[in-house]
Amino acid sequence: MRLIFAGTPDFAVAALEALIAAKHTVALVLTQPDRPAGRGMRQTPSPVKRVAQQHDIDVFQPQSLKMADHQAKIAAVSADAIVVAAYGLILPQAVLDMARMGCINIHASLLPRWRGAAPIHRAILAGDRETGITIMQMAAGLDTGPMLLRDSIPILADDTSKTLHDKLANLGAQMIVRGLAQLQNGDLPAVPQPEIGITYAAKISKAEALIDWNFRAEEIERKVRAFNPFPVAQTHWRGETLRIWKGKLAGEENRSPGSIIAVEKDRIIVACGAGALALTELQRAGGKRLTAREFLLGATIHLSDRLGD
RNA sequence: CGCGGGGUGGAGCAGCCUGGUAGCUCGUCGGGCUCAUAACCCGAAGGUCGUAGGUUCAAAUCCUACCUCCGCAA
Repeated sequence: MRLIFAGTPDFAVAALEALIAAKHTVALVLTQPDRPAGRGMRQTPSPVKRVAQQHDIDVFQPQSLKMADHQAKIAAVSADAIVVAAYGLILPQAVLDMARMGCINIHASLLPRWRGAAPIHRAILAGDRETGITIMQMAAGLDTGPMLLRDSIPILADDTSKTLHDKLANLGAQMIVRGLAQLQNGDLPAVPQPEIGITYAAKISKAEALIDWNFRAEEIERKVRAFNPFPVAQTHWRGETLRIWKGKLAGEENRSPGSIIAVEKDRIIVACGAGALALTELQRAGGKRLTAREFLLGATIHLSDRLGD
C-alpha cells in the first residue's frame, strides 16, 4: 500500500520500521518540527525523523495541519491510508478524509480506557493488571474512533514504563501490519468503542514526579515504576534532589512518612503513609544512577534523615 | 552561546575554598577465627588525581583550553 506515516517519539519508530519491512511504500513521513532539547538546547530531530532519513523517505514537519497549503502537500501524495502513532498534532477532518482508507491510529491502551497522551504511564500508575494496543480508525474526537484490532498484554509486577513501552511498541508494530493487510482484503470490521469504561490519560507533568511520602507504599512503588525512565520519581534529601529509580515494598510500618526506618547493605527503607518502601536504585543530582549498595559506599544516610523536606 | 554539578587505585566517595607526605567505605589477593558464612580479625597489592598547557621552590588543590559523564530546563 501507499502510505503516509505520522509519528514522533520512539514508540512510533517500531511501527514505521515494520511497515517498511512489510514492503509498504511509505511515501511521506509527518513528524513534529525539530525542537531545542537536551543539554545545550540544540535543535533535535524526532526519533521518527531520524529513521525516515535513514530510509530516504521525505519528511514533512509542519507546526500545524490547519493551513491549506500544508494539507495540499499531504493530499498530493494520494496515499491509500495514513498511519498515525503518537504524532502529537491534531489532524483536521480534511486530513482524516484525505486517504482512501482513512487514518489508522496505533494507540497504547485497551480503548476506551486511557484515551489521550500518556496511556502507558497512567496504566501503571493506576495499578492496572493489563493493557494493550488498539488499532483504530481515527475520528474527530480524542481517540474516539471505531476499533479495528485490539490485543492485550499483562502488566507485570516489575514492569516499568520503559519495559511496557517497548513491549507495546513491538506489539503495535505487528498489529498495524496485520491490520493493514486485513483492511486491504476488506475483512476488518470497525467496532464502535463502548460507552462505558472511558478514562483519559493526561500528559505526565514534571510536578507529578515529586514523591509524596504520605501516599501508601503501593502507590509510591507504582509511581517509581511508571516514571522510570521518564521523568523519574524524585524526592529531596538534605536539600538536594534525589531520583528514585527502583523500589520494593518493605512490609508494614507506621512511622512518620518520609522517615528513614533502616539503612541496610543493599537498601534504604523509608516509611510511607501506609507501609514502607525499600529504595534499591537511586541517583543524586550530578551523579549517575547507582544501586543502593553503591550509593551507600559513598554517601551516609542517617536514621534521623527525612526524605521529602 | 539556556542554568548548574562532577571526572581521584577495580566500584562509590572525601580531600580542592585556606597549594607542601593520596584518605574513607567496598571489592581483590594472602593469612587467621568459625560447624559455617555475604559475618569478624590481621596483612598486602593496586593511583600518570580526565587531557594539554600555564602560575609557583612546590599543584589533586590556583588559572586557561579541550574531552567526557550527569542534574535542571525543554
